[in-house]
Amino acid sequence: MFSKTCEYGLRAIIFIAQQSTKNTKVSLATISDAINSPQAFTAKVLQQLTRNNIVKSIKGPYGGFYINIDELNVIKLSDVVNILDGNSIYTKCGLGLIKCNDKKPCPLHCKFVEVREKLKEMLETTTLSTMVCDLNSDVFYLKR
Amino acid sequence: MFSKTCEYGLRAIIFIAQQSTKNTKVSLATISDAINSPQAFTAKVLQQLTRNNIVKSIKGPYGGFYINIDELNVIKLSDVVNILDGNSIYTKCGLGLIKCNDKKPCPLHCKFVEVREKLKEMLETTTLSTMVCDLNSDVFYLKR
DNA sequence: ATCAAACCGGATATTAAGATCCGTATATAG
DNA sequence: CTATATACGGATCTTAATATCCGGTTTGAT
Repeated sequence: MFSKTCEYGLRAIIFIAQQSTKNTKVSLATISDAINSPQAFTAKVLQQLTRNNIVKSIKGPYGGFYINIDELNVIKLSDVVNILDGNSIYTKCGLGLIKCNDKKPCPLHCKFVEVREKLKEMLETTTLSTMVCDLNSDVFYLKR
Repeated sequence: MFSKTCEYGLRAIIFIAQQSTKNTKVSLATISDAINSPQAFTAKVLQQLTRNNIVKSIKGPYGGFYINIDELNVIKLSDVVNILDGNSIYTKCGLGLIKCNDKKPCPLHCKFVEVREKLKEMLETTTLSTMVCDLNSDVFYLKR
């Protein structure tokens, strides 16, 4: 469904969001450990997210990644997915046709659009606040 | 969503199904032309589908691929997807966790399952007959 | 001022998906 | 019987995603 880049990105940002509610910055090492992802690769992903102002980063000792608390209920999962995987997941034809659309649909088009829309709606209505709330309940996991 | 292998496989099988309703066998060249896919690669995909008895093949001049008419409303898109992409699309965690499930869910689990299930249901309730019917209406396309 | 902890970014390596090549087997027409 | 049209299958090539490496930069503590 999502690329590895996007999976790591989502896990990372959810973890950072959670820690940010406790006013805690987290280092790359801490993140990749918490979400069980390759460190160097995760660094690349986080760089993309910082360049796009989803997360903030501070260099040097006691630095790390964080998200402004007041942005937690503004940032949606779709923002992250868009940055890391683009919008192809919402637009791509199920059968791989380049120009499949409502005017010139593939035979699967109608039904496939429903699934795409459901996915899109889910990502666009889920904010980091929601995710953090779930995570703090201790019934949810970010690794393994 | 699906691999290229699966996309080509679905397009191919829908085309073969349509032609089979006219009692026409189709050659590899005809198929890859009709669905706009790389010929050699499509051959590999079709081999997988013939080994799994989804399509029948006959070698030699006037040979080609076809599907028994009475199987058209038995074969579901999910059969093709399962053979070519496995079941990961129905089971894989949205955040890429290996052991995400109802007991140990990731924060996205509940919502993601809904999307997965919708996709699964669509594939399992769509038969080749349905696709052929659509295709013959001349409003649907299998290339570009 | 120095050192160490952290992020940054270019370069490279690895892997799997995607795609092609080519010889082989089979079957039909003439 | 021969030539041709077709599918089959092993081997190889290409490309993009995934992953790692390493030197550079920033910043805080002492």
